[in-house]
Amino acid sequence: MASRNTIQQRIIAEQLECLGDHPTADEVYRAVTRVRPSIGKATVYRTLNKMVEMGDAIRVVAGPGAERFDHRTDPHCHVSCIVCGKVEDVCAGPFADGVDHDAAAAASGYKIMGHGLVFEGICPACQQAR
Amino acid sequence: MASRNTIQQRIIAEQLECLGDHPTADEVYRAVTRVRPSIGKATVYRTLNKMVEMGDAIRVVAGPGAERFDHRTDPHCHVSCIVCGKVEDVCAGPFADGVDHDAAAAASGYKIMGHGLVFEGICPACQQAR
DNA sequence: TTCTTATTGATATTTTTTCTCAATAAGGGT
DNA sequence: ACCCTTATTGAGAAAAAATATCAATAAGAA
Repeated sequence: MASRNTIQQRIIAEQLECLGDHPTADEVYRAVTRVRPSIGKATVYRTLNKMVEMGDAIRVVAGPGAERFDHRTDPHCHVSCIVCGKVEDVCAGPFADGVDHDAAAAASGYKIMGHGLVFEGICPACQQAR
Repeated sequence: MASRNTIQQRIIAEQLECLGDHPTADEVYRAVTRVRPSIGKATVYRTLNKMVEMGDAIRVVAGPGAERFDHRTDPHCHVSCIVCGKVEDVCAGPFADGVDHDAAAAASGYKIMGHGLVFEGICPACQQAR
């Protein structure tokens, strides 16, 4: 019996997906709590980590602060606002070109499994607030 | 009197540079402590953050765990070992091509100031350990 | 249904980072 | 060289983020 399907895991996956933006574990926890208040914080952290391990979610390392999670697992990159901290998707496109795993492997000796590309900038809303 | 040159700041900058690999704030703190034990942890965190703000260091967001700092401020990218967590430089090269700030700006509406590119993989040492 | 054990929830604990505030000292003015 | 102002520091408290512990629960095979 390798793993079990639990309601908790389903709710956490659902909330991660329907939050859509790139929530922190705590934000997922609060959303999950509204659906089923009995779910504990540890379960949320555990489940999110397991999802990343299983390839059902990715960890978005973008900007300082708490870690973020993304239900989208297809290759795409992110923009992070250096003012308000918001993280958004940038539709995969011309950005992915030139990111050459083979070249990186040759240069580093690493076995390259993937990469993360995060643009940093100022979001439209924060540009206005100037 | 906008800012002051203090011995603490100099020692912290020196240690960040001579550690070379991409240390966490705590690793810098421990190195700094060996040079001058009286320096407090808060000073190290404060100074590292200020250095990033001033453009004298960058924050390397790579993999989970504590934040890392890099004394190199020229554009270059990183490889992070998903097994041991080590972070290394990858000499800038063919990787930076195709990372198109204008295209990202057009797609997102953000004013793009920079980007971070982190490869994830398994380092030579961890490959052997299999 | 029963049994095994993966998973959970509550809480404690660890880890990482920031905050507070009196004491110190950098550097400009005299 | 000596004040004076105030940026910066150090020590410890506190906040924030993530993980560990462990008895109780419940998935799913038998």
